[in-house]
Amino acid sequence: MDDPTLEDVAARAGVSRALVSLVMRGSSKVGRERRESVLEAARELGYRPNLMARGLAAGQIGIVGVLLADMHEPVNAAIHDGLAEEAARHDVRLLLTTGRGRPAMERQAVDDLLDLRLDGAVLVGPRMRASEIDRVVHRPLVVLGRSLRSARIDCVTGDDAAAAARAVAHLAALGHRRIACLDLGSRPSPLRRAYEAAVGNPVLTGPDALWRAPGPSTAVLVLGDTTGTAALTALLRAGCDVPGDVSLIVHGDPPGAAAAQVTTVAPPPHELGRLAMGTLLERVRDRAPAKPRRLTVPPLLTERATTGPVRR
Amino acid sequence: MDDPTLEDVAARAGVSRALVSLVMRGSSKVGRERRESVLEAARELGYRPNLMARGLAAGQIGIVGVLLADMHEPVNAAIHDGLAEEAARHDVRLLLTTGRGRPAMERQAVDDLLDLRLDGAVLVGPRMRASEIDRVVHRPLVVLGRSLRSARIDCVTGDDAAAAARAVAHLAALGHRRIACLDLGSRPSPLRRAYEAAVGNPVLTGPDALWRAPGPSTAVLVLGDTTGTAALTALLRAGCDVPGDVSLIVHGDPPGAAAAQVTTVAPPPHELGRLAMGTLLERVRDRAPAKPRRLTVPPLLTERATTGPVRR
DNA sequence: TTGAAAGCGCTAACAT
DNA sequence: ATGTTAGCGCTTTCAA
Repeated sequence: MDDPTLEDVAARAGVSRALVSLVMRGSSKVGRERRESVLEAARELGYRPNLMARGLAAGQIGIVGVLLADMHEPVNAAIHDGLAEEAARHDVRLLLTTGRGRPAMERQAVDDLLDLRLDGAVLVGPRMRASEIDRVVHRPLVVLGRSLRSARIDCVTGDDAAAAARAVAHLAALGHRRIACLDLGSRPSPLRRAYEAAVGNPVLTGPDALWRAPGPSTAVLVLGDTTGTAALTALLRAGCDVPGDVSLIVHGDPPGAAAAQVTTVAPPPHELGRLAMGTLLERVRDRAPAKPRRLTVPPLLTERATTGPVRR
Repeated sequence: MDDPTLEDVAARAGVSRALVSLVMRGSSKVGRERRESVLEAARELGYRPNLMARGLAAGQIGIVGVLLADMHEPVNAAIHDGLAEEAARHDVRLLLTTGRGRPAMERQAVDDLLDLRLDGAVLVGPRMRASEIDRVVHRPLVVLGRSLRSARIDCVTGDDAAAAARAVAHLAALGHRRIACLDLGSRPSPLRRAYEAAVGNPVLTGPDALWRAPGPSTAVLVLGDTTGTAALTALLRAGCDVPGDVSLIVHGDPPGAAAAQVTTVAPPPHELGRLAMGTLLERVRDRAPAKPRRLTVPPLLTERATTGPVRR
């Protein structure tokens, strides 16, 4: 409310406001002695610069926004780590909003980021309509986890086809020929189509998909972070020996997967984040409106305890 | 960069800046006709209000900050839902930062929130030193998930003792007398102490704690969201019948728990969030510096498929 | 090196 | 009901 201002600091240190401004931003053209006394005064008053005022005056604020479409998706935490790490390397701060899984709120959240006039934004897994994303013209924007055909927005995604191929190849190398693929998610997705193509037969869906797998299957591929490891629990409960009777690979890499020793395949989320933020910050610095990039990150297969050779 | 400003809209609509300002904030004292033409002009130009400028001029911005100590903690997503829901009811927006589990980054993140001069902030599970939190004087602040002895900061927490008692009572009612309690987390915590008191013997810790449980135990209590359901997997793998041989209750309620049908006990995170945001917004509105509140939310036991009567 | 002055885009009395 | 006038706290020329 009545926080001390630059002017208060200037008064206390007996200098002009401009000088204090220079000191606060670490300028090198201020005498050592004066600098000390300004910093001293600032500390005594508990002064903290007002970022709204600074941003308004300077036109840049050193903060980029991140929209997380859904915080419940565990992979987003790992993606955020990548984003944050790269941002920190460039001394840029992050501010997040979320769409809570609903396109309407998401739109709202993106508007907030834009209205704040942050330096740019990364949209992580946006579900809103492509045309609404494209409407953002004035600020640098990168979309992560979804491939947009846009004239000016960069996209960073995992490589679904490569992931599916990698998983199938891994199982094939272990001797598996009959592979069932399950999607516990609700709607068709590019990912589902990629797996469908790699496996060669239709993906099974719905809550009981696990039990509808054709009898002779010796391996199961499950799509979907959140419920992926639950498939292991279900198999074990049913008395299956994993990987003796059946091998299991989950697409996606939830935190629980490591603890439960589930073999997974997924784009490394940390890398996705770093790449997206790197791209964004490049755009923020040299604001040349180069042609949009479509970057792709190769999948990573983490072999743990749910895959093994097919039983003869 | 060169987004249209209030002035551009005013020029295009042929009115004064003040009138446009009124219209943008939905004032009722503008003629129907003029309002229409202003909105029309704004739409044509793609005008969006600059929140920095608005906040600077108005002294309030309609946004509160949320610090999430660690986004990887799945419960935080649920807490955030509660926060967001209550904020939406009051037409207030949320902006998040995270500490990524490190006190130093956390401190930084809180400073960012403060420097932005948001209307207030909720700290979710902060790990930073109490004295550093207490240093925040000028803005309304609520701490969630940690109990602070502060002269002016509100705290909202779950009731650890009640949760432990509830879990033990539930098992006792099923006939369990020998109950082992495991904490897969690294450090002692108030929660661990609460369970220790309720169970009556020391909590077992470390990665292999599960196998060090005294032989005659018929029930296991596991503390810790992330690894809680992994305990079920481990038991099943070892050939245990759950709940036939041993019953399991996890403290905390990760997303996977429902899918894996694990019985859990925990403070309802959604409620924690709603309560914290409600308290904060009260402080923001009537800025009377009332004495700090210490609010507590009772635990919720969700009975699923891992608890059953003791085998005779 | 330091200071004075003019904004940044908006709100909030105040006048009309 | 509508326009005028000061700021909000800071950065940034431009002089000194």
